[in-house]
Amino acid sequence: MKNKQKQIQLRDVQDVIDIIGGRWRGAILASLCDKEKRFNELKRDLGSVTPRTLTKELKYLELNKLVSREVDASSAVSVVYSLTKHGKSLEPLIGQIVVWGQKHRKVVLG
Amino acid sequence: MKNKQKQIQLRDVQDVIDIIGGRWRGAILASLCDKEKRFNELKRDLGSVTPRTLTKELKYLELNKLVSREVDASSAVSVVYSLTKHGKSLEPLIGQIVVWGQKHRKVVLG
DNA sequence: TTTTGTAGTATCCTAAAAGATAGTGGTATT
DNA sequence: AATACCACTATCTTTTAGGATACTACAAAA
Repeated sequence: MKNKQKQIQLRDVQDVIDIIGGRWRGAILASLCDKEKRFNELKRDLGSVTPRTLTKELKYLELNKLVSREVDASSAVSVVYSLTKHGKSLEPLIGQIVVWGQKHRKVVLG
Repeated sequence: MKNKQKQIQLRDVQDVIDIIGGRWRGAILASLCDKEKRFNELKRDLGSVTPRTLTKELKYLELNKLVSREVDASSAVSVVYSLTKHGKSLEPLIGQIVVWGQKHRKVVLG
């Protein structure tokens, strides 16, 4: 049965990469590791992301319970995004990604 | 300067996800963590990948020095793919991805 | 009261990723 | 000699991600 076990692991890898993969999701999560942020704050952090994409990605991450969206009704139109407990469980993984990335630079295609 | 440091980290995350991201690259690397494999062996491992895609992804990983391709000229048309030293440095990261993936299942969209 | 900021939507469009399918040139098997 | 396996390549098509741009509704600041 250890061959079956391997198949399961491959699916795990694919699933996780589905979640944190894509142009922005990893960076969004990494940015929120730092602290909770508001929509435009994230937007500035990420640099070139469009609002359309950011909205979409945040919704995806919300759906996957990695990010929570809270409206602060008290004082203004203010929305705060933060990592859920589930999202925070990704922190060490993202930390390791950063460490690896700092050691091994990407090769760009000619 | 710690804000600049944050930007760099975000770029690292994006770069690493570029490398291991995509539908197949993570799984290919995970499969090769196990042991070196041949083309069709990988193909069977990954299940539904097409040869066109597998070829492309392997070439990308080769270009990034994560995977090496060796032709065994001695006995037959036999090609062996394996992790380079650089590729092996990803093993702990992939291991952590597997662990996280086994704990936290992906939510699929309706 | 005009301007600025916040938190998005809506529409359109393009480029890249990847599936489907067929074919190729060699080797090994029976 | 025929069949099957290996390691691909070629072509076509679909799907998806994500950029560009413009717009909205609301609130606070100047």
